[in-house]
Amino acid sequence: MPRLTRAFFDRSPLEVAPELIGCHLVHELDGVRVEGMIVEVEAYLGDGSDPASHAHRGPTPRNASMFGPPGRFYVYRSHGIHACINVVCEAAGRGAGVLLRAAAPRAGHAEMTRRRGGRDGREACSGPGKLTQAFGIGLHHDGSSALRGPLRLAAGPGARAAGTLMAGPRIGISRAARLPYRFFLDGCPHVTRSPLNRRARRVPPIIRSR
DNA sequence: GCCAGGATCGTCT
DNA sequence: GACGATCCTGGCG
Repeated sequence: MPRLTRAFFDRSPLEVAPELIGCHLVHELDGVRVEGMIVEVEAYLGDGSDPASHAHRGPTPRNASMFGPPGRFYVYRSHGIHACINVVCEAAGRGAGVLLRAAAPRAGHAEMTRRRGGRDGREACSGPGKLTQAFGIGLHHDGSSALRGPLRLAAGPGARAAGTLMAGPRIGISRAARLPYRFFLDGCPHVTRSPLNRRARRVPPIIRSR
């Protein structure tokens, strides 16, 4: 089970993303705590090497947080309607991150359902826009720390304990669309339902030595 | 300046 | 499976 320090995020998003599966996202707002286990993420590479990334063409006012220090949130507006949330990875200036796509509710179900207009269960936060809505995340969280504060990431059971980790193509992008940079738990009802799920492969456990 | 299009969602057929 | 909502970003002239 990983410790979520700044050093944890100061690595390639391809290392960070699979380890974020099984971690928790927490938001305490107005005395109400909502918490969920992350079940689906997407990695976006830095250094201009990923044409699907918002940071691909370098820093702009919108994506400035992506080029900040690791372990902070990058929140942006999608399609004029939704907010989506990333965690910045690698050293400042790299422009790498991990998009949080879906979570399984663990606490504050009633508050999530209320924010989601009555939708609950698998519809609570099974998509990046749904997740930010259920958690009460807005553009004002852009640039805030993911390590501490009312909105933060916390250790959880980890991907291996939570289920079978899969890797497949990212959703909703047109460039670099075949790269298997999306990670999710196999068969989890809270994961985005997409035909692309069929093209995902099991991620073998990594044997670590020291 | 202008305008095409987007890391989406919900509804309708 | 298709499409409209909705609005901001950034590429281009």
